[in-house]
Amino acid sequence: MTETMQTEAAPKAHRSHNHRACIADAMTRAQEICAERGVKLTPLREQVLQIVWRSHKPIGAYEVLDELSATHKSARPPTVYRALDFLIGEGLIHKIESLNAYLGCTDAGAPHSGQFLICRNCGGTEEIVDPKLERALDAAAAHAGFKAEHKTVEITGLCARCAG
Amino acid sequence: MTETMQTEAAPKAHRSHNHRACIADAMTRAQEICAERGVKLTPLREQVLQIVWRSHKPIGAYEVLDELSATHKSARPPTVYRALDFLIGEGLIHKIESLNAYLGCTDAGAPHSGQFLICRNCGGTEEIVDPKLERALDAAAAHAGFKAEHKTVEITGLCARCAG
DNA sequence: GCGATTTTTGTTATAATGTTTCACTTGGAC
DNA sequence: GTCCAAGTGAAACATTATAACAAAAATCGC
Repeated sequence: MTETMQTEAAPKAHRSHNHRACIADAMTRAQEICAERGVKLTPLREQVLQIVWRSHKPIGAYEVLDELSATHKSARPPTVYRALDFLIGEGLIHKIESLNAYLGCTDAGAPHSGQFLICRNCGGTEEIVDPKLERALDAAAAHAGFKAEHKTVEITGLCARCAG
Repeated sequence: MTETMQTEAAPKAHRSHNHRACIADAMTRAQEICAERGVKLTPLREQVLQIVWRSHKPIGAYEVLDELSATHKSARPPTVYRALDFLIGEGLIHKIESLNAYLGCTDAGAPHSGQFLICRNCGGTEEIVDPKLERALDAAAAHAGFKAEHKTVEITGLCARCAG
């Protein structure tokens, strides 16, 4: 087989890409980042990261657990949450707060709060990096004398494909 | 008594205000809005709205339930969630996604997605209205051909009081 | 008023998401 | 080797949210 099937609707692929290569790149990048930082991307954490990336759209912790259980009988909720927490801490995945779900970070390495466009129809979620938006967020916080630490930006609606 | 005590840390009161008057205003405003729209702010919904406002910081659904139960023996989770859903639908409260909690809307009447500054130390949460930020959000979505319907903006960090 | 209809609320049960706690293992630092 | 810290195993539990159906109450056409 040349390409695994998606369990649900096909990924959005705004910029069409090879899904498998996309995952492989993310995994390699994650290994590099962790090596540089001297933190351990253990087999368990790596497997969780891969499950998140395979989904290619926000995936719930218990869904991760289901997949992990297939090869890892001892997996329990804390197993998954610990791995997710580690990956979030290293900026390798993001939590989508409005979905209680997790998504591979497309810009790992530079720690940042992500900005997301979430399609309510197909579930496709795109991480965007918009410096103007970033500045507007910082300015808004600064204006209130607020010291920003984490910025949650999640725009829900219809993606170009689903709206068109 | 002239002023009820807070159960936890005192509210932030960036712009110091009379807490009681603040609630009363919100309640009156809510009644006006619902009357104009021909929707029913039933006693139950009104009581839930008041509980949310009394908290004056994001309050969880089950905390609302606890307070509601004091005067409303038959209250159950669905009782609270239905009322919260109604209030959100009418733009009278917001859900803070990153806290799974609810907060009275300071700009009720004009349906909008709120923007929030959430202090991780005192829990105080301020709703801000920043047109420049709003425009940046719209522009970011438009740039991706995305039809935005709801925008979640939650900035976590330290408020001026707690940082200073 | 009166019956039909819709909306709201009551009630029970359950699903989905996330945490606490303690024990065990493993891999280096010394 | 021993100690220590980080990681994982395992059981129980806490929190947040929804489903499904019944009863009551408000609304509407007449």
